[in-house]
Amino acid sequence: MTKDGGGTDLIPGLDELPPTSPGKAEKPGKGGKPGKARKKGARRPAEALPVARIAVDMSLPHLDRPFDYLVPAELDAKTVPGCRVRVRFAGQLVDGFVLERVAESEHEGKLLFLERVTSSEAVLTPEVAALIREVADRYAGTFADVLRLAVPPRHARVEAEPVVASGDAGGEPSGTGGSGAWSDYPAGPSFLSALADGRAPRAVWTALPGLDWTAAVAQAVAVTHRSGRGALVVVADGRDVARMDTALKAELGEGVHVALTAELGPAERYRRWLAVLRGTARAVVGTRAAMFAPVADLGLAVLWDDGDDVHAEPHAPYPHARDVLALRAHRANAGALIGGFTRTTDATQLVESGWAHSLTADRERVRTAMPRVRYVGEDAQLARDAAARSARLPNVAFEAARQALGEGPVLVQVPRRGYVPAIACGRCRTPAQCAACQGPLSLSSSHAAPYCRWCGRIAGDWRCPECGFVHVRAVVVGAKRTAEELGRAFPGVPVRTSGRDSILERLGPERALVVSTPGAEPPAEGGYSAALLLDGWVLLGRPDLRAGEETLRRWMNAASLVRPQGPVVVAAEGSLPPVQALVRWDPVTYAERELAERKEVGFPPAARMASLTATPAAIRELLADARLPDGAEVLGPVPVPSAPVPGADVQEKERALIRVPRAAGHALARALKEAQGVRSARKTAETVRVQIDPLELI
DNA sequence: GAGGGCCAGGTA
DNA sequence: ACCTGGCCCTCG
Repeated sequence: MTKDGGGTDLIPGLDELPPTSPGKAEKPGKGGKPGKARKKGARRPAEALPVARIAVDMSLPHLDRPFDYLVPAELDAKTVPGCRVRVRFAGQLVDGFVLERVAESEHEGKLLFLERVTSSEAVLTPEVAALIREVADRYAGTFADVLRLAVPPRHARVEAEPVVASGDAGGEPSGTGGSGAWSDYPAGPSFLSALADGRAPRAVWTALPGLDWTAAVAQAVAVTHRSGRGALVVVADGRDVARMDTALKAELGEGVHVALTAELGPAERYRRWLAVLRGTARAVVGTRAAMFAPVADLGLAVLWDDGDDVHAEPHAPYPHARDVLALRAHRANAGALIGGFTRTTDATQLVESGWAHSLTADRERVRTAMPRVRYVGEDAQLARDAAARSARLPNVAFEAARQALGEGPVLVQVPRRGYVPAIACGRCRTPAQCAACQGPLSLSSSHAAPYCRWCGRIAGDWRCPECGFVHVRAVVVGAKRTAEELGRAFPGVPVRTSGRDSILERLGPERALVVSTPGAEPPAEGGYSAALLLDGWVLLGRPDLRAGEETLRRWMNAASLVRPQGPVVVAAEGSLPPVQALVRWDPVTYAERELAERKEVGFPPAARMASLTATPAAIRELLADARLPDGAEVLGPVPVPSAPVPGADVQEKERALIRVPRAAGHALARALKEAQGVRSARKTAETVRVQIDPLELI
């Protein structure tokens, strides 16, 4: 139902765009001004469809609409929809993309000829163009900004290469073709058969721990492929791409799919991207940027570990892969699979709204696959062993590791350091929150009273809601447990480390101690014999709305690498909901409760939020210009803890938050985009960074 | 963002 | 009569 009918509907919402200036007086195009004699002699337009609608590469909000140009007869054949062109715009040569060719323009004035066709490769497909427009609108951004994320820069030499018959003419797929990995989930087989029948099932999938999720995803892709449709898999990092790539090779054989990652370099990346565009590759696995890959006839979009913050694009307008893939699946009438070992509140929102089904295993099946989790509070007995004591290992953890080391590798997860300073109750470590808006409290100096990072309210009379204590403590991560410290506690055991800079890829089954920061855990052959999740309170104490679900996600991702029934020890208070969820291995109930709480206090994803970052004056101006939807609530602005950028302007920035009910999200984005347009039309206006549903609400 | 028109006010 | 700066609008 969402197939584009072509024609003028190509870009939905286009006609709804409001005039760019408030006091507009629609002046009909004047034929006056005798056009300067064109030096290019007598150019004449193409006979058929002489007008090209161009998406000009200009990211100014008030110019965010197509512009019509005449196609000169000599460029008629080269000017195909989706191709790159150069046009003269406001006197200068700029890049653009042909959205479509039409018979006549609605523009009253005179049209310029387009200057030249950069390449006839139709790199902007109608599906992706429509997706870009939708994403831009959703995030109060411009078509040009999203387009830059979606279409890679041209690499002329690669484009000219003869099309290789991709791959080695197909190694035989070794995949089973049965429901295999999906039979563990009651709804699994029907999900697969829906894909096989060419339908568009949408599921939020909580994967069983200890199993190979890549095999399951590959199977879903293979089934989709056999239904004659393409598939797109987005994962968090290059390691997951490599694993997924291997699994897809096993299911599909060679030459059916490609892997897209940033590390490939421009040439190879463009080569593979072209293979997708040209339909040589029917399936794609990649990191975030692959979410826009022009997969032909999309039948399935997959996002793995949707809670990982790398899925949020760091470039304007900051779209999130979950949103983009959901929009995309919806538009293309394709299936969607949002999976992970845990469950985000955002995915839960998709289930509760009825957009997706929940795809989980039965409790009995979960019990056989999950590890045995124990918790130790911070006041737990430290190990009697002196070395373990110096590493501040609780005795329970020390003993569990000592025993498990006899059977294989043991994983030790330690938090990364360098989190934003925040404060928590000095006794029970409950994060200190603002009484007015539930935002996180912070200290600007050691003497000042705590203030709210969201609404700026001074909390001079803070009192812990949990235990009544009146003193706060700084929650600073000093806990860099070094491998040496642990090495001393376990003499004779090889200690390996895996972290951001040096990630360990894989691990054999032999005994070893693996110290890893969250997200860098290497899978061990046959699974870890145990895992220790240290300093849980540091993760839980982060001044972040998502601290709970994020901590649970990191724990579960690590604990999933442990053999079934293997011991896991988590260093955190057992009364805390995320700890309970881990012990019971029930991320779904946790996420449902969390979402219910967010509804009560009006936070994402139950509400929509926008953040405005700029100087106080610019924020004030934007807010004055914006016609915010009913029910919009402005929090702040408050000073932003500025990361000092050397050489940059030292202008103090502030941030305001706007929250609206979910239903008003679109109206909010629109109002902000419009206000940005008003500002950008006035030259002097300093820019305001607008972010819809920012991940970080600190 | 760049270029241009328009107006006000100052300068020669 | 002419120049300058600020303001605002268009840009196909």
